[in-house]
Amino acid sequence: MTAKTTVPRSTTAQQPPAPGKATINDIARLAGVSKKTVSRVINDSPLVKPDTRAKVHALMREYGYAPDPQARGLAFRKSFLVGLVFDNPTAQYIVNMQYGVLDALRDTGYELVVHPCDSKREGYIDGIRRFVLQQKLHGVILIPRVSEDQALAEALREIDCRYVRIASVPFDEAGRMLVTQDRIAGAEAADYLESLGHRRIGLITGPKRYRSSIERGGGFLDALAKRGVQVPPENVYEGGYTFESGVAGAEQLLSRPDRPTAIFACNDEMAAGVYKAAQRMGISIPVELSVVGYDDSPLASQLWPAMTTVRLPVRDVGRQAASLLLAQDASQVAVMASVTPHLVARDSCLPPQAG
Amino acid sequence: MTAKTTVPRSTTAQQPPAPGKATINDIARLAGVSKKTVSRVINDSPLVKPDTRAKVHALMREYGYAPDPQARGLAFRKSFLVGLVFDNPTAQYIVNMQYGVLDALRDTGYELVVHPCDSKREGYIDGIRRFVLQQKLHGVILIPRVSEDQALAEALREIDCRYVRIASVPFDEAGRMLVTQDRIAGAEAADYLESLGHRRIGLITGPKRYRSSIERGGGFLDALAKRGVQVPPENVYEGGYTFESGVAGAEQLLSRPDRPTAIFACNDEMAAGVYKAAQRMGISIPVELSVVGYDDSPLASQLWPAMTTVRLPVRDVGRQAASLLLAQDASQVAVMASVTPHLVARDSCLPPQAG
DNA sequence: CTGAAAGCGCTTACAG
DNA sequence: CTGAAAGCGCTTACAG
Repeated sequence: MTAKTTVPRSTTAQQPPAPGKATINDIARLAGVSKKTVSRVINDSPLVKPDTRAKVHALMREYGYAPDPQARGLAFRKSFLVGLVFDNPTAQYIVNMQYGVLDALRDTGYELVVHPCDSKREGYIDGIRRFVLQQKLHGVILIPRVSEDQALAEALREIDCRYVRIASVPFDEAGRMLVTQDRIAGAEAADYLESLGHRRIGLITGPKRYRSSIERGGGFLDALAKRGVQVPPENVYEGGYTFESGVAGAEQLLSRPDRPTAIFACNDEMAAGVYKAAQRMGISIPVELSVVGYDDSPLASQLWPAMTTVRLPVRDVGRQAASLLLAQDASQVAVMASVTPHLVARDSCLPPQAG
Repeated sequence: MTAKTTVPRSTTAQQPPAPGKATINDIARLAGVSKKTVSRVINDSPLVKPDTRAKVHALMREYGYAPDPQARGLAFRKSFLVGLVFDNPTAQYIVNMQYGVLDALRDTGYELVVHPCDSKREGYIDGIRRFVLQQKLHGVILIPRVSEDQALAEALREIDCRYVRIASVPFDEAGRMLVTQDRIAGAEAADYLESLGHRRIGLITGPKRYRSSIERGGGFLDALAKRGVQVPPENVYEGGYTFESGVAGAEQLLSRPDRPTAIFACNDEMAAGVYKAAQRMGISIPVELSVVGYDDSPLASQLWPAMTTVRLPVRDVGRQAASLLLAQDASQVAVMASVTPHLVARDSCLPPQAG
């Protein structure tokens, strides 16, 4: 028996809704229209008289009303969640991608759900399918390497799930693809080293099963060939995109009598391995050896000398991918979206020493 | 007029539900029980006869039924989403944390929604409040530095939002806190360097507004003092947790005539800066200078020589934080959960040179 | 341009 | 231990 007055749960004398707690019914009642009309305003239907729309909008703002995504989702039979599916890229890549996607999702009512997976595991596609189906995802964004898996894309199409694939080759139709021009970037690295005067050049690629590796390395070799520089097979080492494989590759390339005066590693981790091997062998970077990496990871600028590398604006990529995904209902995209990475010249390259 | 037969939408002759498309009604009908009973099975109510439960479970498995989180959420007035709120830690930290949280969420029906924010921006708490309220989040996990903000925690309590704070000091009650013992780890670094024989020791801290910085640096200095080693103020440099501030700090510490024989930097980025400064100044690590970092970032093992650093098992932390969050309804946690980081000795420390 | 009815797939509150 | 009714906050399908 306290003095506290309790408000009856269901009263017909309508109270103003608590801030952030208003429902479509509150707004409808306050506006003197049906909830269907409010629904029309929410969904930007043209079938609303401007006056009515304005009044409803004002009320929505006043009460801080935002439609409940769960209720909306239930009625729409889809959620307002976008999934980010990735296998195992670098932390920096994942995080930048997330920031970019969130940039595009901000104030759209969509949220980002993260879903790492292991594409080497049997049945990983089933896991993704369950995730999509159960959460009734609006769509998913696929990052390399899962983006390169045609079976996964097919499975998603089968269950009618929107998706955008980020990959270095147009594996899919426009509107569902965001191409990163790794081949062009590889060529840029080649042009840079050749124009510095390097002729004996080494290449440390990633694993062949990564399309990015093929594009980066292939673009590099092709561009060199175009400039008349041949890279003999013994100057090409297939690494595993890991630091250790970079060390191993560099040790092999640099222990040959006619050792290269420049090395292009297809990611920064391996390039860092080149640094380590060079230091161990007493080979000075950049005087005796030029090094170019790929990714512009934080590492690149924190090594000494700061590393020349290739930068993909990952956050932009994420932003564009999310925009593509949200636009899929509205428009039939005709042109293939693409982003080209560029060389960031720092201190790890110099013309080769005379002699 | 094609030959294609269309199935009437609402037929009374019930069809078996498509895989992954069954609803509670399908399961109820097939089991010959009410949907309320199926609901009880879903929610592990004890008020179900074992036989009934078994039959329902069998059917759920057979049809790959999983309750719709949106419908459940709408009825429960809360979603099955957990938010991860962070300001600006390193990419590796964020990603490991996400992996850990997802480990704990796997097969629970909960999903992870990421929410970066800028704690320096006016009204950032409002943004988080809106996020929580609109998505009706099950709860949020707060990472340093947002986890250190009492106003944010208060705002969350006000709107009745579950949360777990990860921080280096018990800012909150048990069950809502996961303490990382940065102070103890700082002491471990001190003990290690002192036991190697170092007496002139430098310290590069993070910004004072980070509690982690205070704990790491404070723990380090206290432990040294306990062993009789005083660190004069001119051997302490306040950095900004950035590479550049590490370079600047090391340049200052190392240009003094009685320069330190060892430096502890409160994160790896700054420690990498120490490497760079040392190389520039021609001071050899570890022979002339020992370096200890903090974080065990990928960088640490990819520098040369490989860096001795302090490792917090971030993935475990994420896992534990998520478990705490999910357990908040069930149990009143009595003991404060905590995790202690440990020193990872590599190649960047040696006893000081004679003389 | 607007609205009343039914429904999305679950749960709560109540009754038995 | 089980179920029929009403409701969560939205939308679709239909009618006007």
